[in-house]
Amino acid sequence: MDTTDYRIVDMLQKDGRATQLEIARAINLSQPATAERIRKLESNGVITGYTAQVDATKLGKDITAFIGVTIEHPKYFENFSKKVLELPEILEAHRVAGQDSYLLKVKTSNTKSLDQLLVETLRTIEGVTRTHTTIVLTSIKEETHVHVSPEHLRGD
Amino acid sequence: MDTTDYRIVDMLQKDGRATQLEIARAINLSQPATAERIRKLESNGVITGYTAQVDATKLGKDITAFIGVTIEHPKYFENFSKKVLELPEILEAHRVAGQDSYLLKVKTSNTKSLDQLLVETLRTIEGVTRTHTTIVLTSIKEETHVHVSPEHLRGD
DNA sequence: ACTGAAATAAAGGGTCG
DNA sequence: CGACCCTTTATTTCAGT
Repeated sequence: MDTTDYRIVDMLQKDGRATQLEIARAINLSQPATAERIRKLESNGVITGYTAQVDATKLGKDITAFIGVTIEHPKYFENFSKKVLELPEILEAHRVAGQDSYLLKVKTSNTKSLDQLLVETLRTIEGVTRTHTTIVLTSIKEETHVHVSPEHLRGD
Repeated sequence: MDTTDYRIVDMLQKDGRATQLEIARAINLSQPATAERIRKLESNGVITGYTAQVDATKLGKDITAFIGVTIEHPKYFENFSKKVLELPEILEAHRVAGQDSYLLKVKTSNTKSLDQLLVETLRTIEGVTRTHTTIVLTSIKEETHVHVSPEHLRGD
């Protein structure tokens, strides 16, 4: 991971379909050298994949919410994780420090489907004693672009 | 937005670098017809961009945290939004219903840089009276793939 | 559906620690 | 010797008629 690698990662986060030639020109390298670096970043697990960003509301997902989940005992954690991985409406699930055991980020079609997720699914998972839901009113910013520090981009 | 469009969106979310030909074959369409549909999905704002997914820890971002921010009066909201957009460590910022005014998702290099963001930056923004930080211990799941309902994928 | 242009992948060779 | 980069070429993919 040198400066050149950081610049490639930065560019590919901004445009996941940037061509090798475009990137090559920006970093003063040949196209094959660039292709080889991208290949290594992928196999090293620095770049884990590529995805299209979509407007969730245009796909009928009008509700975004964060759900804090309290689980009464750590012995239920593993089973909870397994269940959560199977639920496509749950985009993120984090084990957190503090009062709640888990914090989930979900996108659902409407308040009804959110309610169903809460009472018919989450609350029925073994060990779950409490859920605390925070509804998103508007999103100011919602990106995944991991910031690359300026010192990593300096020089060439 | 018909079934074919939903299938294209689904595929491009799974692989943002899928070629037009790959997609065309999967949905039984010609490559030019597929290209035209993708172009429309982009111009309609259904697909808003493409991005490489990266492993944040491999870029030196070891801390993920959620920060609830309380702002004493709505008149400070606009200025707060503006400031938040300028801070690259803040990946998400949502106006939420409930006790807090905003919920932020941040990724920082370490606890020190998180502390700096909290006390030197966020707490100094006009109107901010309280921040409540939840540190992520491990992430079970962290994706952006908006789920496309099975009824939208049915048929062909 | 076909074609020219563009992008990617592959092969061969050179330089520097 | 290994890591890195270069140019050239073959194949695949894309864009426009």
